[in-house]
Amino acid sequence: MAKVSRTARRISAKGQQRRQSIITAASELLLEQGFSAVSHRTVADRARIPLAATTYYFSSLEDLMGEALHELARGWTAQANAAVEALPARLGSTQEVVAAILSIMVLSPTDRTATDSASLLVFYERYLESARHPHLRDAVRTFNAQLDELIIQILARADLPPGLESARLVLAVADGALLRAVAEGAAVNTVAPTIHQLVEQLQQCR
Amino acid sequence: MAKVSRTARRISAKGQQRRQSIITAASELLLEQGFSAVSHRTVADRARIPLAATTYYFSSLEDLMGEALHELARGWTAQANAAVEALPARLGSTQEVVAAILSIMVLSPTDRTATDSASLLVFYERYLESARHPHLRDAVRTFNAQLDELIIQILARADLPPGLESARLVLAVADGALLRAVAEGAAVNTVAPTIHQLVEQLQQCR
DNA sequence: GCTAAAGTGGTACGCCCGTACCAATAAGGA
DNA sequence: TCCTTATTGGTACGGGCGTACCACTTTAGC
Repeated sequence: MAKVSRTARRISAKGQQRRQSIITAASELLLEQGFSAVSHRTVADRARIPLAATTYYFSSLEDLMGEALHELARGWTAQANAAVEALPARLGSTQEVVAAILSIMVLSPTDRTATDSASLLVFYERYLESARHPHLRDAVRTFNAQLDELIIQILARADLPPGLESARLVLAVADGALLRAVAEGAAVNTVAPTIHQLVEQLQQCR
Repeated sequence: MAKVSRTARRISAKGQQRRQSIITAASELLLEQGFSAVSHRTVADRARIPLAATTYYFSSLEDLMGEALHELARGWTAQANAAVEALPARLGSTQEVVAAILSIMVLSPTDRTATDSASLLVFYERYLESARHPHLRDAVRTFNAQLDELIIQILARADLPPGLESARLVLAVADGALLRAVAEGAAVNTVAPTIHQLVEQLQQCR
């Protein structure tokens, strides 16, 4: 029965801007170094603003973290959407399908190669944080739903059995394989055989 | 080039016992509340020993954490092995196969029902910690390898395509589906349909 | 019994944390 | 203009952390 308060304070345009700069700094930190690296102080330093500003614009660190995660998810969905749109209309070979699936899971965000390991970690750290902090669940749920949609599109272009069920199966395999790879210190592309195998199963039983 | 030191101090039987009690306390804490709950002080309190004992018997918290994780993994493998041995020699229905797979992934350790949510979280937190702290990788790698073996046995009893590749595929699906479930706050048994679907695929293409 | 080593337990240091507080300043509507 | 409200930024509090330190007691081999 938490007090809703939220004093409904109007914040000026400049205030909004500062607030946004805090969110941006937090989401960058989150992407680069994970959840544990996001504190009031680290965010303030990165955003070049005094410590107190981070408590002035956000009711708590959880609040800030939630905004940062939403920001990150927004960026990811945009990139994943773009990746799917850039795909050819027909995905012929199994390799193409596997590559398409991976292209929406592991994004190389305008960066150099192989930085994706850190962001993949955050990608999955998100799940655990969401499990322990329910206020983050919306961000995870909506993002995953969008991933489902994109995989449905990929399946359609590959002439594979459509439907949400299949998409969830594909996403589960990709998640499981990628997570195991990062956990065991294996290269990201070592997951290809596993996904390849699933896709072939789906093809054979068409 | 870390100094190996390890001063090779012989520790007495009673010392070993105390050391073990620390490991036990740490692994319990780990199982119940996750990695972040394991600190020198929380372990000391749980084990009913003074703080300094935790630094006397372990060179660092990482060291202690590694031992605790190994302990936990030992318990898990024992339970998983027992679960497979308790399985019927022939797994006829798809449901049986799905249940068998889940029985080795989500263990209800002599506890009441539905406590498994917390331990499932740790189960996957392990992957991320291993990714960020390489000294934990051995524990994860060997445990996963054993899981592969057990799944191979299950596949054999179900007359499904054998081999390490298939086992890895099954494990990936189970991991991905379970992780998504805990992240989205869904009940553990909501993963059954997804695994069911994969098993059916494997059956059809036999 | 003596002595070195192992073990014990209390305490302290320095760091980082979330958050609260507060005086000073800027902005904007009356 | 004034006065309210938003914003700013410096500081402080209380607490948890890993780890070091040290005086003390126990143990085991000679």
